[in-house]
Amino acid sequence: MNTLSYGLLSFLSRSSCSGYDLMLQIQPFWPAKHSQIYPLLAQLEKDEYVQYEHISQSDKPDKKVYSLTDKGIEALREWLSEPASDPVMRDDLYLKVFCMSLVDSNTARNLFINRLQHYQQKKLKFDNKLPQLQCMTGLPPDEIPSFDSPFFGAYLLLQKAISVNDANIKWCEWALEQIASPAAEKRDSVE
Amino acid sequence: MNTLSYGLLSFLSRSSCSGYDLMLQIQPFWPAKHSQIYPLLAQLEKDEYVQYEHISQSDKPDKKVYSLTDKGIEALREWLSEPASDPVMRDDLYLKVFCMSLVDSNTARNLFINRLQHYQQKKLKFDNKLPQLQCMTGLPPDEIPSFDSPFFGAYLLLQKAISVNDANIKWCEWALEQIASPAAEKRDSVE
DNA sequence: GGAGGCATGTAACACGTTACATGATTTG
DNA sequence: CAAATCATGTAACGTGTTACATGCCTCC
Repeated sequence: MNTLSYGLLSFLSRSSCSGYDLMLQIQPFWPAKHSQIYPLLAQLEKDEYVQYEHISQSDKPDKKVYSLTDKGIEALREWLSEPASDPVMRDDLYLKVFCMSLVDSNTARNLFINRLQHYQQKKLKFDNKLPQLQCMTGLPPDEIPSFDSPFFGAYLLLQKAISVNDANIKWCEWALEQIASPAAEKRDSVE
Repeated sequence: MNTLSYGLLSFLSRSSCSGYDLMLQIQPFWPAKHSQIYPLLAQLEKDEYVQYEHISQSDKPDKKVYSLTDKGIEALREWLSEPASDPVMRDDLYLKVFCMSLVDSNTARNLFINRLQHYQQKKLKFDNKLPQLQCMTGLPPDEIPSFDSPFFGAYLLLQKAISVNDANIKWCEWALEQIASPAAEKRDSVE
């Protein structure tokens, strides 16, 4: 039982769904391809953490809809009682920043301009998801779902994603201010 | 040439050092064990991106001090001209949050209490490193190193780490407010 | 008619961790 | 006297990505 296996059980605790569906849902939280997920689901089924029902579809390919067994729920409960492991972040921008002085400031600036765009695109996505989530809760706007709400977890994680992303946007903008472009320097001295 | 290989070259661009040293330095930015680093260094040396000098030591074991070749520097320059890849984050807390409703609020709170402690420990480390870095630059306090300074990159990354970590601390504290503990509820109703 | 989505699976490869192996020196 | 640090390396294993494989349906 590795972390991804628990992740799959975790999403199945919210609603039964297919391996394909799980793959799409888990992406933002624990990147994984279908080639990794399908064999794990088969193993989880063999070990009786999940069970599946074969669903015939006419318009789309048939699918296996997985759901948690009691053993699966118990496994999740035990997993939740252990503290979370330290998060792991891998970002090659960190590594590039360390040797940035090897290139001119325009090349260095481009690294931050590209990354800033990345964070801004993420911001757009989050800004769309927030009212969407609010709507699903059925609560009046600006009211926070409670611990019992099935949307509580998603709400917490969206808030985290937004605040960290905003910090990253500010960081990129600040970094770009620190790296004056040669063009800007020329402009400054002319003006 | 994978990302870790470029990472090793990147750190060598700052100063020549041993594989052991590289392992220690690269940890916070791209977690890697010595068992992964030593073979990569051997490959980089074979491909002439780096070269090494055997240094005999009396008090400690001998070591190989690696340094960049011209080919290595050129490889770094090309790598820097390409945009950074999307960062990858893996955090099992995200997955646990999705199935939190399976356990009582105290068990859920513990997840955030543990994680909060983790972020607070990181904050202490960062708060120590900042004046240390300031000192190394030789600049007056609160002055920001410029793009040309060898400490510019480290300064940028430390600022990012601090701001993201602070956002995470606030998030944990806010989440804990949202998850009222049963004990707190009892207290509230008694008072 | 081609592209993309739905849906499942396997095989080969790349990347990362744990364990095995050695051995001197320093610190508690 | 045990544990930690410095220092290097290999082997086995676990995890993650890319590519191979199939097939139907819908939208442009």
